[in-house]
Amino acid sequence: MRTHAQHELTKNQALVFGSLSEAGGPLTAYAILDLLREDGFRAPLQVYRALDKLVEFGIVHRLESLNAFVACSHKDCTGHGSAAFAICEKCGDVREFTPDDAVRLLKDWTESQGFALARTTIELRGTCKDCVASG
Amino acid sequence: MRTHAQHELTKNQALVFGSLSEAGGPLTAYAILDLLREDGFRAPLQVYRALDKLVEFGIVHRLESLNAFVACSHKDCTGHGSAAFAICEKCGDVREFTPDDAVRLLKDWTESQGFALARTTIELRGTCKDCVASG
DNA sequence: GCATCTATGTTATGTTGTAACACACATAGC
DNA sequence: GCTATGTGTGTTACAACATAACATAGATGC
Ligand SMILES: [Zn+2]
Ligand SMILES: [Zn+2]
Ligand SMILES: [Zn+2]
Ligand SMILES: [Zn+2]
Repeated sequence: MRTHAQHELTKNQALVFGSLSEAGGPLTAYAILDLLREDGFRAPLQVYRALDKLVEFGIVHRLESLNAFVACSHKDCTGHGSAAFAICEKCGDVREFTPDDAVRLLKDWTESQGFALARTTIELRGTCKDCVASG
Repeated sequence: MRTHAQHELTKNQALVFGSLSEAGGPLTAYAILDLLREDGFRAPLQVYRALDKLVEFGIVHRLESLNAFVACSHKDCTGHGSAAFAICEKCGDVREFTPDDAVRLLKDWTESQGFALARTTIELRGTCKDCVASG
């Protein structure tokens, strides 16, 4: 079974996390299900339940604007603060980064309003360097 | 027919925009459909096609993390730059704001990567002032 | 043993979003 | 007038995303 620095993953969690890690990019829950049919997966809930936990652990991120999931780009990630994603609309490439300064400003605004910030979704759409260059 | 400073809305667009404006908060496409059945709407596409245009005009925003849509909070909005949303998980209240400074920092990062930023999704989850106060 | 908690398996269903095709209407060019 | 073109609309069917409800299995603690 695949292990993790902070969390001992269950069998299904390890299979789902392995699929996402190997893919190296975002996958929908149903794409993961298809990849894992040979491992005995039969129903979407098997994927969603594992994803829920992996997202809770912080080692998988959900991309709201794609209805997809991606393994954290940090090696041996044990969970971290607010992440952001630059998503290329030409090639589908996704780059994760951690815009602490921008998040600080957003949090300043929420605090000025008495809003207790729990988590952020920051997804940037556009065209990546390679796709800009090629056309 | 409802008019708009920049766009003369079609009948369906006006009906959908009217529903969102009157609601004063986010609605899903199917919730809008139900509201407009008495006006003759029968199928989701009638809503989605109108929403596509309204979002394109910039007078309706899509909330990716809710799969919902909300009328721009600006009076007589004619479209504007990157918006952000603070979404209360207790009461569902949504507050729109325009975090130009944070967006500037995000854009700086994308430019440093050669990424051509087209648009942003910034959605903050947490608890609003009223809900914090009430427990 | 027994209660309890978590993980899992399975069926069915609910929710969100599109494809494909047809028709109505306006406008521009001939 | 009458075509061509573009856009808005109506309708059926379907695809894609996500969860409810119930059953089973294994581990832990008493
Ligand atoms: Zn990460
Ligand atoms: Zn690209
Ligand atoms: Zn707005
Ligand atoms: Zn609230």
